[in-house]
Amino acid sequence: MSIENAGTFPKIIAHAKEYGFVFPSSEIYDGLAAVYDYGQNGVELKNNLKQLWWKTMTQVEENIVGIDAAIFMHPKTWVASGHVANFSDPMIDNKDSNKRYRVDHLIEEYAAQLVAGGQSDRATTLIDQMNQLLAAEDFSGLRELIIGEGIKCPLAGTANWTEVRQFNLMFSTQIGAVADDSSTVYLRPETAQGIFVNFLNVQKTGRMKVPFGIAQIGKAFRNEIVARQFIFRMREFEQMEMQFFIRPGTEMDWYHYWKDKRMRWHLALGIPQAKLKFHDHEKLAHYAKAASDIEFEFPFGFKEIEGVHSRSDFDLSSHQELSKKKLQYYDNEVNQSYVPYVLETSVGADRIFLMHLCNAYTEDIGRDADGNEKVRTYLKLHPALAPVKAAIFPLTKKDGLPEVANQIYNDLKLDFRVVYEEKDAIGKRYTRQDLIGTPFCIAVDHQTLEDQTVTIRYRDTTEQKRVPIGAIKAEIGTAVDPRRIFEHL
RNA sequence: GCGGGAGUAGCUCAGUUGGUAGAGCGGCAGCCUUCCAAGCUGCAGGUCGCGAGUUCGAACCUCGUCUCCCGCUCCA
Repeated sequence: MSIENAGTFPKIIAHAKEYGFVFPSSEIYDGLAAVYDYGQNGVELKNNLKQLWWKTMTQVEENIVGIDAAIFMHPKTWVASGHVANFSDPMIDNKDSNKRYRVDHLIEEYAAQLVAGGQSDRATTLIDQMNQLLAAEDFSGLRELIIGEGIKCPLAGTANWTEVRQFNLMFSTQIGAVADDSSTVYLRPETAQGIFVNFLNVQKTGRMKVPFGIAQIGKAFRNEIVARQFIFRMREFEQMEMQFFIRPGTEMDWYHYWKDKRMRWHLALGIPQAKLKFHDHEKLAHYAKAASDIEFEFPFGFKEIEGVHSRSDFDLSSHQELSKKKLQYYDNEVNQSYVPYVLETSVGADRIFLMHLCNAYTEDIGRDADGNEKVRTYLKLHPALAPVKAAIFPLTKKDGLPEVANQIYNDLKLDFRVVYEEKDAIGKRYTRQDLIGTPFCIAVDHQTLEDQTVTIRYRDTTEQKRVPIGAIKAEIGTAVDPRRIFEHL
């Protein structure tokens, strides 16, 4: 019997820290809000996820290559991407309800009410005025507009508003040590732009033919007003993005193709179908023509782990316009030059890390010899993702068992990440491995000395099987082989 | 950012009307040689989140502050 409810999440967070997966950043100084460090086991799990994604994209897919762009980019990048205009939202607070609103959302909602009340003309005028003021960054004008229209807080029912304030979601810093001479640069709020600005470099030097993709794994930074839910929303996070460049007109085919393919990837890594779903966007971002999120059922609800977006030629055209560099592709098949359309898959490395941690965390209720209730906690991670693939134990520290176990360990460690342990009773050692998700435990006992066999104990069932020493490598190798995942894509 | 809750050993917690900190588990070392955290011995580990104030004396009272959790809010 398994325990599953919303109360699991605090346990998972505690487990993540207790067993070396995720620590609060700079904890000895009381931590830094919404920033976390990966520990000795967490980094292995995360690296396994990243390597599997990288191989899937750049090795299994024949027409996708990778890059690794810098975090700093030319400031004009963020003008072209739309982040300068769209990533800093004017906000206003109601002093009675203490609720904060995005100014544009507040006014748009009011305009919708006007339309519903038959005052469409007035609504249109209002939206026009708002857009002019937003474009001019006239914050006091926006406040006057809200007050002049008599827009009230839906909650408090009053118009007791604060000043309009700007919240910039991009982190900025200075390049150049001399203050007067320095220029402001941003820490990238998404990795995608590093791919777009390198589109021509990769296409020409790689002799890439449309359709082709560029993949990248890297850190991105967003100064979220509220960052919460453990590592689900962090200010510094890691994205795994692939931008697929395609001929205009083929975007819906590729949209469905990649939606399906990315969903299969998560399923192949052991996430149950019932815990995954698509959420198709109705309200689209400024760059998108069609967008869908893949959502996972976290203990706190279904939340986005990956986005599949049809971005049209928004990004390349925008960079082409601002940079005055022709970002086009000559397509021999149709004898014409065009700005390729883009189909994006963007997955949060930290989010799928958390997804696998949540999905793997299991508490089985059993009974001990005296009939008392006993809970066995373990992480049922996919073997390819587990931080440690196998643990090798001599049953006891005597009779030459450690020597044999060490030989096995020293041989296996050249192929897999394995650990050796001889301290404590073997049951305790099994449990320690269960808690970090090690799929196999190899026990060397007295029979090993006689017939060169060991027992393999399986994490999920705790069952044991006796196999020859020579068969261990194949057993582990098969379980962790990425081929078993790639076959399902 | 607002409201609520919580911070004492690695973890879970106790700590009396204020009198300068304890337990269990875990860890480490050893004994035992045992197949699922439960035997025995010993050891290490805490300026009680942080900073002020009151007091002869603060884990405890007052104020401030930081962090985490939950609910709102926010999330191109």
